[in-house]
Amino acid sequence: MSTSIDHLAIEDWLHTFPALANINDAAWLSAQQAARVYIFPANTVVMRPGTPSQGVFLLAKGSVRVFERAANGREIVLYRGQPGEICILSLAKLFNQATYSAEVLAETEVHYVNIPSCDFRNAVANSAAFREAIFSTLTHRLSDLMHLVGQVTFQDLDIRLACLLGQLFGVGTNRVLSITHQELADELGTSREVISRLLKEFEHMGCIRLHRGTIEVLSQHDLACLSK
Amino acid sequence: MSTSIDHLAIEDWLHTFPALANINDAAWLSAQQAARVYIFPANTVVMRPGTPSQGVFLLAKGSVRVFERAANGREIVLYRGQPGEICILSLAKLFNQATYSAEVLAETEVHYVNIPSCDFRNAVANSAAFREAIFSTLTHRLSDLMHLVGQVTFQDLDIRLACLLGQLFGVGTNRVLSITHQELADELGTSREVISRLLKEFEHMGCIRLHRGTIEVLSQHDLACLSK
DNA sequence: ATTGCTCTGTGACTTTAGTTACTGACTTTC
DNA sequence: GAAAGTCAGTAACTAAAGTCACAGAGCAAT
Repeated sequence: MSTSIDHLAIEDWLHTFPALANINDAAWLSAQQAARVYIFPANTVVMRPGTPSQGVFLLAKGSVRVFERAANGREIVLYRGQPGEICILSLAKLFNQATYSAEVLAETEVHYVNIPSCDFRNAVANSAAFREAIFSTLTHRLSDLMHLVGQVTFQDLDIRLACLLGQLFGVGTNRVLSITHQELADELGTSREVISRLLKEFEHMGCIRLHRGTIEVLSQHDLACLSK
Repeated sequence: MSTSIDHLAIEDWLHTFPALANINDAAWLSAQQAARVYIFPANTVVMRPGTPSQGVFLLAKGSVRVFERAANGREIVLYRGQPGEICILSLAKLFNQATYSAEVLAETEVHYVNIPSCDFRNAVANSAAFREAIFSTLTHRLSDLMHLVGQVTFQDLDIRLACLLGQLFGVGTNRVLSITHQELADELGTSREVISRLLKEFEHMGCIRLHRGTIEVLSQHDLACLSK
């Protein structure tokens, strides 16, 4: 397990968690002492069903991908964790002996702050802002997941792919997206060949142009139409 | 909307929520005054994406089915709400303006206790037990949903159906299950014909025997083998 | 330039699931 | 007991997705 631990750095991770910065009670300050920053290099497994861990993890830096993996190696992304969020899987572990089945992978270098369970409980009890933040993340994930179930069950792959491309092009306002077909497949829970086929169709329709390792939008508009 | 409101009855709904019974602060007692019990007859819609509602709903009695519905009418069950649980959709509404896409249907007559938002926040702040209960429900739903995404994406329908039957037979130790093919289809997000076909296969294999409106297990064991 | 690796393209085929279009059996209601 | 409604069975077909088995293109290192 490639988990490098940084004993010193309590550094400035508080910045990412505005809710925590304002708490002044003694318990929370001592929690800061107890907190440790764990650093994971890009592309390492942060957590998987068997991982023994205590406490709650706060994501201070980087981005993680949370996904389900099938026996045959296929994957589907459940959601992505962003800086300032708690790891809801560590919460699940804390509040019920829940055996989740997902894996967490660091997509970039990732800094996780680990708060011991008791200190976490204390913070939740004493900081309204912290509580709100936690509930907000939890409920957000919840509605996202419910929606995802609907999509996976009822929506054809071409539509789901078009939506995904729409999103990906949306964020950066880039015209060129750096991603492989395999990565798209792992996002949607299908296989590379299927994605290649669908992308080819989109290319023939004039929405995109395919290159090695990248996809170029030609008609943002046509892609959006597809998504419906 | 068939929502009958019961103004009087604060009755004994507290029984279902042990966490709440022990709170003695004034704010919570006044919340009890503010709380109202809503009664929904069996088979009525409790909540759907557009439903305007405030506060948090606690399920005191009965059982609800939460599901996604596709444009063509097909449905898939996300989870079932049981007495003693909060409605996580009302939480989602409270903590982010989240636009969930699920519907909630009363499967039996249902008693919902509505707690105004501020009183709910107060209870979460002041009762550790209540907090634990809420987090437990939330995280439980979360890991269930993650698992569901995996199942829907990667597991063939025959396996999913066998699992479902296994569960349903498991609960009551009944040898006979009272359910229609359509209901099974709505549970798994597929169509009636497909379920009929698969059940027929199971029957030929000697696992079950089919009757009108019921299914009888012949070999619990064979069914379990299928599930793997 | 040769070798090897990663990524994409594609045809052919299989499997799974969804749809259509009925039939008939069983129930409930009048 | 006739009519209407619900539930199940089933064949034939379509469509969507997954799998297999390659070929070849682009890129990087030696």
